[in-house]
Amino acid sequence: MQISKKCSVALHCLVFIHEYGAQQKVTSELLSLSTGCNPVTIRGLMSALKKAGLVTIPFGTGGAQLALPPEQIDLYSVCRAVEPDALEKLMGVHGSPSPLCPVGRNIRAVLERSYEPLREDLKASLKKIKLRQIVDAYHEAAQSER
Amino acid sequence: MQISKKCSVALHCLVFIHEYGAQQKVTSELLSLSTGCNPVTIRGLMSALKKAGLVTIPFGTGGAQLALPPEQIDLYSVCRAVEPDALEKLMGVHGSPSPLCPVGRNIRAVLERSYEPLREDLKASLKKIKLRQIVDAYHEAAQSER
DNA sequence: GTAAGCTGTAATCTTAAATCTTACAGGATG
DNA sequence: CATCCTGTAAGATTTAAGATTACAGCTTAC
Repeated sequence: MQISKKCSVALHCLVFIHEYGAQQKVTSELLSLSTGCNPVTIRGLMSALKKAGLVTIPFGTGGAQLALPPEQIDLYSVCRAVEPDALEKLMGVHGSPSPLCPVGRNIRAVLERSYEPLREDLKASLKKIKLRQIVDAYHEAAQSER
Repeated sequence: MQISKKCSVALHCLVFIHEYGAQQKVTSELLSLSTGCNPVTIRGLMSALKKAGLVTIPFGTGGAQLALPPEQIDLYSVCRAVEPDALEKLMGVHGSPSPLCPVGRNIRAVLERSYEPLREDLKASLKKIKLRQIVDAYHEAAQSER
């Protein structure tokens, strides 16, 4: 379980782009060096963010930019972009309960229904957190580094 | 990503115990048949629930019972019992960002801090859901089965 | 008092999921 | 037209989760 590291890597990339996108061409190669992930993995993530309208990436020439100001990018958009079914998979349900048992026959539907509020609440929590806050927290951390 | 299936299997067991615990001796063997999981896996889960004070299991003789009424058992207790660090792992952070990059050096701490509200919110959501509701939902589902 | 039926737990094997790697087609730029 | 990108697919690799096997310890029934 876990909303995978993809989301964290994507945020890393977005912060990086916010910080350096104006000064230099941010390529998948560069992001791979900063994140420690494979360039192909990065390209996959960035491609997803592009499709979701969060970044712009000129095809052919490269160099990613934020498509929206950081106060308009929230964690929910990022998660959904890079991992569309993260919320659905939040609480896993075991796959092979016995159809011979009354509990086994019904447990899946019962649990799915019971978990629904969790998904809704988490979705709301994710929407509340903006890239702005993360960038600000980064500035603070980078500041106190000296 | 994902709060694992353990939690779902544990809930399955708790519902089963609630329904049948009074009538028959609920053993790991029986629960394994209903859930489709291995008896050893079940014993591990039940042992964790026992340590958390959610069920009682006479050692030697067997036969699990709920230690609390279903309105006093919430999802948070169950999750924490069977998977103590589920909340910590909710949002994974990538492990090897470059220490040579300012973003890479700070991203871990920044993200951990930014994710904190998510964990708190989810914890609150989990606490709101009681075994009572799940048992009720089960009764409803089992009813309409006929 | 001993045989049968449980639990608790460790060690190993298996299986499934995530990630990396390699490879290549296609657009843009100088 | 050579170079530097992105976008994807296919296969290999790594890692985490579960299953399996095995066995010691407690309890009750006979």
